[in-house]
Amino acid sequence: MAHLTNHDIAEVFSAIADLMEILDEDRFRVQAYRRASDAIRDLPAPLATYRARGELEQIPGVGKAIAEKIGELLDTGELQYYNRLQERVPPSVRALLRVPGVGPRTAGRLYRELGITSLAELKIAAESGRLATLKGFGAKTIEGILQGIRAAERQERRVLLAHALEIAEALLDALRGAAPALRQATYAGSLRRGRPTVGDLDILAAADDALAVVRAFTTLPLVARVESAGDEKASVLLHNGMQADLIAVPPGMWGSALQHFTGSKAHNIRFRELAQAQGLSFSEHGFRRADGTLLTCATEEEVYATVGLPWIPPELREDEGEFEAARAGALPRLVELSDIRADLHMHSAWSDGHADIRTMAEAARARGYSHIAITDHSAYVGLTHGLDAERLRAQRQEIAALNAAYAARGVPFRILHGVEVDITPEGNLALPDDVLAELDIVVASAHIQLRQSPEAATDRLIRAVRNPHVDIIGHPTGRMLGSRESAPVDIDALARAAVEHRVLLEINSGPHRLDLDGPAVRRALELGATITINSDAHHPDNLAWMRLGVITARRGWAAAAQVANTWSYDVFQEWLSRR
DNA sequence: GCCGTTTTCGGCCCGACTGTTTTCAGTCG
Repeated sequence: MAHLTNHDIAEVFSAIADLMEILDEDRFRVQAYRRASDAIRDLPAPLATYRARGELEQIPGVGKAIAEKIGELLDTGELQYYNRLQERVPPSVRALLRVPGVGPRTAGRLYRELGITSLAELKIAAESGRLATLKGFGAKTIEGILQGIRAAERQERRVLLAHALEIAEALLDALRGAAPALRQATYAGSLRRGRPTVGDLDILAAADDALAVVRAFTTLPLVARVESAGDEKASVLLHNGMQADLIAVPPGMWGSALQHFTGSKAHNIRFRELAQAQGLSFSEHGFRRADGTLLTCATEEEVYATVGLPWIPPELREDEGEFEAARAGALPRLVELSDIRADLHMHSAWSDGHADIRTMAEAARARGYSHIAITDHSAYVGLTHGLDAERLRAQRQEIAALNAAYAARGVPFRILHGVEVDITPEGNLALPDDVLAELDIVVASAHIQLRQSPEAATDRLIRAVRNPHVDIIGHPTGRMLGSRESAPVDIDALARAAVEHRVLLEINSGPHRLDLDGPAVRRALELGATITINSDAHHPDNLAWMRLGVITARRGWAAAAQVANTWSYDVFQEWLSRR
């Protein structure tokens, strides 16, 4: 029996929530399954590990009943409770929920009253007039459903964080140009929380005349279709296929609206419960007191202060311990892009990069860095232009000359000579130790045969950690967003080995990688590991990817001191020399 | 089904927008 991944198990609980909702079961039980599903999806380690340690019920949202169900799924690959639900509603009915405008009540009626179990059947029913026989289904509803089916069939894809940031910033620029009354505007939602992929864009605007901003938004040239528009909210489809939602509020409500619109849903529910405990009802408009009066907040700081908490950075707002930390005064001072002084993983034209070393170095200097490491690929199967011992020595001379020129001009900038050496499937390195010993810094990464068992994938990296010349493990899990799952690396074991051997774990900032991810970073830091955030740039422009890595580190609760490339050159040199 | 700075039982976030309605349910975020 193939073992179930966290993702598989999260899917089961998500399906249970959908089916229960279609069956009109208790909405709080539905919410409980949904919350557990989300929590499981974000875990840094396999559920089997949590169970082995007896820690399943410490996962927020997982209690006795769901812990037992996780155990059953891990042991048998099945869940009797889920099987029984499927006898009452075919799981394919869930597909109807993907149609915008069709929720659980509608899906349930479509199934019970017309026997519809798929998008194709729904389309036929809508076109044939059969849908119109249902009470409450007028012409507009049916047209909406037909449009919704087309949207669902366009297999809505999540967009990479980097791409979403670009689109959001373009949208904000356009809105600023079109709405002169606009006082303030920003993106919110999962984009502001820095999730690695983003489903839709949430835009918040402040203006005295909110309606004028809504009108300007819905008539932007970027907008292909208006889904809905009211006095203060609008939802549109952009020409590029992304959905964008706008909330426009008076400037005095900016804080509450931004908090509301940033989410996450779980964070907001928890926050509103805290407000309730103090007799306050919180919404995007502010705090409603028991006597009906409204307390508005122009800043998020005021929003959190009202319930006695410090401001919580958006990247932490997942209801995964941030409230407890905030109450205890234990929120970390998160690393910021301006803390970054170095980039320790990048390529030049010596291997597969697109620029020479000097160009990369000058681009790094322009970003204000004090040092970089040039880490071209080692020669290894499947990699073109990888460097062998001889070419590495030639490269060393070029770097020495560049450093000498900087020193002669009194420029406080250094280039470290490194390599990105391949880790073979067995955990050996693709260059001999005596060659690695000549380098200033060694990044070790796995590139091929990433589909291994959890034991093999973990052992492979730990063997590399134990090599005394290895300083950094590059993109540890090898994931490629949208195309390749993370290798099943045991983060705890890797982090413990990294701590013991004083090896840095990388957050690779490549838009498709963001590897390690936030939850893994958080776990590694808890175990005492130190990380490094690197661009893996192959072009000077790619150095800007650092921003994405910093966001990912923040999602992992990283403080600047825990990130080795925030250290000065001297401190880092000292660290290297003590290894 | 989960959970506890009032609770181990009795709660569980909140409001805008839409369509088809004469007063509101469903959906969405």
